[in-house]
Amino acid sequence: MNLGSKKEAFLQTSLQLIHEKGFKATTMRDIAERMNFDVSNSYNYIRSKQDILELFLFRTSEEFHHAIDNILDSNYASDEKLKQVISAHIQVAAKKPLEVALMVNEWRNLKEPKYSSYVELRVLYEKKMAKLLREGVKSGKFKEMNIKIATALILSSIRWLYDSYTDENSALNPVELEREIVGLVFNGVLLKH
Amino acid sequence: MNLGSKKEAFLQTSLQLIHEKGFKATTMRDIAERMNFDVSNSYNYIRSKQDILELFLFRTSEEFHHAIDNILDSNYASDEKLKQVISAHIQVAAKKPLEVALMVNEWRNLKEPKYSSYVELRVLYEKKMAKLLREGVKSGKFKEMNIKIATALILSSIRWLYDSYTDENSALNPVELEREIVGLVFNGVLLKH
DNA sequence: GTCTATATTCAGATAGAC
DNA sequence: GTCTATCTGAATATAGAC
Repeated sequence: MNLGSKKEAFLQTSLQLIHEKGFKATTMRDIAERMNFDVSNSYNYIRSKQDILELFLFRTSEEFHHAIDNILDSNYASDEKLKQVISAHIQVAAKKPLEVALMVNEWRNLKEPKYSSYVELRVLYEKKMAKLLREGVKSGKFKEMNIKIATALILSSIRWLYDSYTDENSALNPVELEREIVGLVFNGVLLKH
Repeated sequence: MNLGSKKEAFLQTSLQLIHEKGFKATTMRDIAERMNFDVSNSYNYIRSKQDILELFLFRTSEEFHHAIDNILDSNYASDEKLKQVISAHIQVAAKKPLEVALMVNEWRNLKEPKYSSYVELRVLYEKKMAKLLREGVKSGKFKEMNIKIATALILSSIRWLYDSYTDENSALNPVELEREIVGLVFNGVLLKH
């Protein structure tokens, strides 16, 4: 067993505990206890509790940005791009539900200056989504709408997705999930006659 | 000045501070400082820090339940009912943005047994929304859809609304907000040809 | 209702031996 | 890399005088 894998185990244990109890409520002692060693050992792997939060948050944010950047750069039409973004969210949420939960629930616990740079990343992501929607309206794929409201609504619509994958028992089928969400975002709930 | 109004001032100050810093990060000293008195005085108005959270959370939850109950009991068609629920959310968010923000961001900080009873209220609210949607599908107003997914998506869609009213400068017009959100939830983003 | 003082508990983090 | 011991600071809450 090398140092890297034990560090990884420490981080995963931290992530799991933070998900269960919340970042502030999770103590270094809690994590150490679940690792079966003393608190002081935790500092072999990290310099501070904040490190844990920063590591996962920025790493996972990068993943989302990478995905949306590739989609925006593609030659797909806007409706297909939006579908791809939704699909990417489902994939990340399915693969890394705890990391995504952390992004939704704990980013406010970052301290300056990391807090500000993380907020910038969030704002930037919103701008990328807004750009996608604006292009879709311009190209006639999407209807005229208030872009600010639509952006907030759509991002909010897909933000809860991790929830389905943190409980083992309630995991929704990713294929059905994508079909249903795309159906609702694209066409809404009304039955067309 | 009677005791009631000072208590109310204390609670409002608490609410504002909790919104700014988060519940866990807000100390009794922070609140007292903003009230211009010593920490110990805070306990003239509440028995514990938890009291503050419980008070606002259950009071505001009750407000949402009251609204949706009246709507479900009405004789409107399902699509009109959904519109009314969205409208109610916008109204509460506009009137009590800090309380709604608390509901979204801080309910996990409740302690047992209040935590469990609050979770029950949340689950119950989801069930009421699911019922509304199921009725709409049955009556032919809404299309066939996975009710679980649609419920989560719609509730998530309207959960961010407080955000527009906590910043003074970015407040969206409630009428436009309602029209846009109903438009998106009912018909989606696609332009119909 | 306000203060000073304090009890109590707990958390993050470090020092230094093995 | 693990432990024991400890520092340091901070937070909730209470006691008791004015």
